[in-house]
Amino acid sequence: MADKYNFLEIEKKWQKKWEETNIYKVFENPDQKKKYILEMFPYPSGELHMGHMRNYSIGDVIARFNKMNGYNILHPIGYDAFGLPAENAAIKNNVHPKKWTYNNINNMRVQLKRLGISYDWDREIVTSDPEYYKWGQWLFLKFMEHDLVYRKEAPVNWCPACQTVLANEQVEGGRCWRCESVVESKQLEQWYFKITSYAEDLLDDLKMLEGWPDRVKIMQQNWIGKSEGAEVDFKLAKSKEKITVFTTRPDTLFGATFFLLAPEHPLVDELAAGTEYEKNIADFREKIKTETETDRISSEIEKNGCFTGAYVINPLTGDEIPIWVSDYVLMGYGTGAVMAVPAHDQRDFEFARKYNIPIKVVIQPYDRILNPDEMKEAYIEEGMMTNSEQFNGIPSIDGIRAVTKYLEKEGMGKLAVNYRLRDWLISRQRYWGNPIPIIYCDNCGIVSVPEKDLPVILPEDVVITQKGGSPLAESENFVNTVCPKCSGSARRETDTMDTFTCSSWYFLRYTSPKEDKLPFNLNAANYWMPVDQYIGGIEHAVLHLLYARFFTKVMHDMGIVNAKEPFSNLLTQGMVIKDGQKMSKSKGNVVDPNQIIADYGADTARLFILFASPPERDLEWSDQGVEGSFRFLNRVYRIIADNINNLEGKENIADEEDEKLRHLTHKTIKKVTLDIAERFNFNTAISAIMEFVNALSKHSPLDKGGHRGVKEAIKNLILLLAPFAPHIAEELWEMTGEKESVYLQKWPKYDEDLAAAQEITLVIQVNGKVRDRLLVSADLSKEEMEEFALNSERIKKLIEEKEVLKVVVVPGKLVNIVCKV
RNA sequence: GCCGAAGUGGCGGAACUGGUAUACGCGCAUGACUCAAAAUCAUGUGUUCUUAUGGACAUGGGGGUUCGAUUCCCCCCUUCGGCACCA
Repeated sequence: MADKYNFLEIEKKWQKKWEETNIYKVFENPDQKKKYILEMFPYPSGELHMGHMRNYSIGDVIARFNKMNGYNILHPIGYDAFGLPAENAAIKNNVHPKKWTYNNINNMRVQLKRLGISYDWDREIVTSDPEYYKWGQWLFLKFMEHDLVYRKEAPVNWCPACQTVLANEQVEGGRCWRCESVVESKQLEQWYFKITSYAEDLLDDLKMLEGWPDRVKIMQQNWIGKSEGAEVDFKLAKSKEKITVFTTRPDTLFGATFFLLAPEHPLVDELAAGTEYEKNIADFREKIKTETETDRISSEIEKNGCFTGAYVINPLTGDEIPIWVSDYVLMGYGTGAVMAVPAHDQRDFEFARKYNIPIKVVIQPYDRILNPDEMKEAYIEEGMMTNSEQFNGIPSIDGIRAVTKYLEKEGMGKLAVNYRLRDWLISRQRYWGNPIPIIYCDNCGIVSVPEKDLPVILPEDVVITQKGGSPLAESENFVNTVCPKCSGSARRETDTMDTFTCSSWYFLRYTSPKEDKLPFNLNAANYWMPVDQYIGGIEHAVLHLLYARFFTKVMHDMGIVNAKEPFSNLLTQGMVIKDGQKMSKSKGNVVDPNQIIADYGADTARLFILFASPPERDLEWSDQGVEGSFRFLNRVYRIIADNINNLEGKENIADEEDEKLRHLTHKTIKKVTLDIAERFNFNTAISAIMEFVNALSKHSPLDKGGHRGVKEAIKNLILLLAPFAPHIAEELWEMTGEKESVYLQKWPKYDEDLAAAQEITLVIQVNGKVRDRLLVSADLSKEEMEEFALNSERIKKLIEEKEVLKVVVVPGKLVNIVCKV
């Protein structure tokens, strides 16, 4: 026979067969229990990379395993097709973004099919198809009806390279998530989704997500950043107006010796007007405006400020305290105004020291006395309230509630909650995205595009340049329109939506991708949702995964989806690395999946990826490891091909050797089943199959023929291998005389009695150190085990001079003899 | 600074609720087959002492609990990830 199994021919043959027989096509079936297995869909960059391959290999094992276990499986694929790279490619290579994108999709589809993943290809979706993005626009309008969309002018994150604004989640450490340019601040009027209305739900429902890694939940929790405290009103000294602040420490209110406003705060100019500080303030604000986010971060330690000349009254002490403007107060959080308590807040402390503002201690620790003049840093711990009139002597932790209550009674404040989460800025000044369905009319103002006019088609006659501004604004045909209300001439919105809006509901579209009355068919969605297993990279912990949860909650409240959460279980796969580093073109350590598939076949590539490391961990690529996986598949092929005639044992021998074989078979089924189902430890599942194959080729009575357990061993070996290496499994299954696809078979059941070991290695320890091992029957009683241990020649010799204090017996495992030393 | 994850042979990694540390794979060594090579098969492979039998030491470091700790507790070190003036 040939040296190597013919993976090229086999994989082509089965991929063709799967396609012809539509084997992966799926329908809703209310009588069957379902599972929705989903991998994060790819951006069609044109080339499949190892991260994709790992993602889809993991998903396919889970999908196939569950299919064989009797579930109706939805396992779809599509493309997250809008996005900036298409425009960059357009500029660089002078191709239209649409052409570039769809070419890439065609390319990737071919590559994906070569992997042999069990996708229902009829459900493929492309987010840049009008049939899809129409419903994104529809959802935008529905969000608007539900008061979840608004337009406002505010300082926003601007990426100078991408020439567009970014949402907060899309800025990582002051840099653009996509191109890593330093993000600038700009004052612009933009569209927002009111994700903050859902802050509490998004936080609270994390509790429901038991199947999510804690890591991701904690990241989301931190991102939402809930803090509880109070809102306190401060009256201006010279007018009746008041400014409200948010604080988590109302117990320190008596210690507020100054007051701060964010530089962008609308009251700043007004307060300083006419005072000698007017010019200073104006200069200061101008300076801040030109500073980028990173400038502000880099000057982190040094806090700068400027006195406004105005005062507010501390509501509890009645003191007039000065209002300053400082760069460490953020307009976007709370009210943009802060009461400053230098004795008990480190930032306020530093600021007070720098500008010689009085420090007043109002919380004293229990073990020492603080003296404001000697303090080196703020005291932020708990303590006892002092200098606080009627609250003196109250522990600070109770003071929070007591002061808040008092403020409420006096009408000067109330309990309040604040979130770090900001509203989601969804406008993008880019071409290749979903047009925002809005029209501006001089008479009627902002007008929604009526539902019947959807979709607003993304025009193709647009020239992409790098000069900035929304490219759509250049298209006269697009921009000029008539107002749906008054029929007067009007202009279209020329910004497109953040592409993360497209990926926030695609999992719903898969449930009925051809639906044309609604974004998805409600029955289909309610049958399939939620996604039972979602698989993807950790990098989306607070991007996509937060947005998708938000969309699902909104749609739930709109009454079109039952699910409150989109993904019940989440598996975050690790990166594929080489030579200890992330694969990247610039480092030149990229391994091309296509090349691996061409050289060894998809089965080998998949097997290696799944075997080399558990899914959550990073995977170190190894060319030699791939060879090893290839060798293994060849061994399997050979061992089965060589024994194909011995499957039907005429003599049906049931001797001791046969018993051993059956034990091995059932033990392996058990191990593989549990490793896949309970732990996603595909690496150990595969190693169990390898051990099984090693044992088969070594000790088994395979080649003699006639044994009862041979057929059972071979058939089960193929079934166990099927989720990992489906092509070779199909081929071998057919070779054993089967007519029906291995994909449609039942996952093997194991017999507990057969899987249990008949014999065990009894470990004998003396004072916790292994001194002997005996092969004994597995069902020995504790007494018998102890007897065996004490009668071992070697043990006898070791303990003869010593006094035995105690004998510990662990049934089925070991005996530990404790001696006096 | 705060939060989180992880440190096991030459390498990727096993060890389920405390019970044989290093399964499986890679690499390496030796042998078989071969004119030779590749492929394949067999055997060995933590470190160290010892002729061998056997012993000692090993899961980042140091303590502790326990008959027994990679696993539980405390302290420290290193690496990686997230957040970073959020009042």
